[in-house]
Amino acid sequence: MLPITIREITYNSVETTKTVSHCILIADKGGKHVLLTHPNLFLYKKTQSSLSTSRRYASIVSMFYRFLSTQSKMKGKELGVYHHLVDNRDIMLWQVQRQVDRLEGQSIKPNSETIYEDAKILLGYFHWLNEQGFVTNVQVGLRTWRANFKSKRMLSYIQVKAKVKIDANNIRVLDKKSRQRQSDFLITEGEIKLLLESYVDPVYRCIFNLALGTAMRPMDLVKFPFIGNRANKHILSYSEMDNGHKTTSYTVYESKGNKDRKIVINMEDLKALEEHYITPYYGERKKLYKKKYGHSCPPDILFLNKKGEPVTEKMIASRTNDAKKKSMKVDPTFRPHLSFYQTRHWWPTQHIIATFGERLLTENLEVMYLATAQAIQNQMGHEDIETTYKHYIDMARVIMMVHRGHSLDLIKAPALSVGQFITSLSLPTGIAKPDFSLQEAG
DNA sequence: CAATGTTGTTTTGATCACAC
DNA sequence: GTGTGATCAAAACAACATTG
Repeated sequence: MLPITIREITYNSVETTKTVSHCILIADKGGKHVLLTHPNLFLYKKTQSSLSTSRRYASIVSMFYRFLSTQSKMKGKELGVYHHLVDNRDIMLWQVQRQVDRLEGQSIKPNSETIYEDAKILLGYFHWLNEQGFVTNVQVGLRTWRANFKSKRMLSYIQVKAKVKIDANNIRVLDKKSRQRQSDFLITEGEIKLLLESYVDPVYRCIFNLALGTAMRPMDLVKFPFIGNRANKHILSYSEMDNGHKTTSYTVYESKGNKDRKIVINMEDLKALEEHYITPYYGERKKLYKKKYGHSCPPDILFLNKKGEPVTEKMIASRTNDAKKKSMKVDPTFRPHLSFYQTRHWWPTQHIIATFGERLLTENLEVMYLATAQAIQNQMGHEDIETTYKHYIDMARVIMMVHRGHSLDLIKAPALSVGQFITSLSLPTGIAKPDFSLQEAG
């Protein structure tokens, strides 16, 4: 198979005279590096607004080109004409091939859904080529075609193609398995405590707490400053900005989809941040940063890891994954699907509980929606929150019922920081060790 | 016309090889 | 063992379209 590498590049576009960033594909042909012209043009034109998108599209086109290179019809053909020779059938074959590979590997992924989604993106590429006047044999009008992997005929076809022995699992079963997850219910206090204990580096513990308290996404958290600028000039370390107010506002810039929004932060959460991260670690880590990068750490970077490297989204995700595995070892009831992003459900749910208390169980949905939708929308940065909102209401109701005896604690929760809130509850399951407290962080 | 589904885009998460 | 970057996968989100 033809090796293709993906590179991210940043340069000044001649067309717009602006700086653009996107991915490009480079093939390795017998030691020579060959740029894939058409895919790269596509990536330049269509994916310069977000690197994440660029990475995703690049990896799909790359996968497809690698698949093509194994097909007999492309034998001896130049890379530059691949797009010209491809037709809809090749895209179908690619989808089938991925399914075959999956069976062969006895793997649960990629599932049919992903295969289908990826094929749609690929069609987007060919659609663009057609639009630009590059000749291809792909008719995008047929873009709703989807391999019916559940039909008997298709299934037996795929099973014959997968040469390795197949056990009783057919695709239908595999598909089901991949969707098997334990309930997506809100992370419990016990799970939070255990997870926080499992992080090796305390910086992640603090980021997690801040996430619970603010519903910020990882991409926003890593940009949280030591000293803010623009609308966030007032953000300083807690002791410098302590003015008796319970909350402060913070503007999140360039969040998902390049949107800004203004959120509320509880001062107690900032206090916890100072106590558990800034005072004990920040100074020392700043020095490491300076040593490493040759210049001092700018005030808009707050979160640094043990080595003085700025924390990124990826690091948060993989550290949390490690912490989760560790937690599952300690307590087998710790649910495997929990991830850092779960913190985002915490805020709206607690907000609803705090606002309505016992009334949650009697009041009708519309009334509650009107009363809290705006606040949740602002904090979470959603345009249309209705569907999600109902989910949160349900979640809040269940929690309310489970915690009936604790309803008073819950109602006074908004006055508490996340740390105080968690420690104020007695744990239903006894998951966490009783003497653990967030005050010990570090 | 609201509920539900589709499509396109943008994000987070998992895994694995590798360095220390 | 821990941490990391590269790569692949999945989920989330938003705008729009369809259905009942």
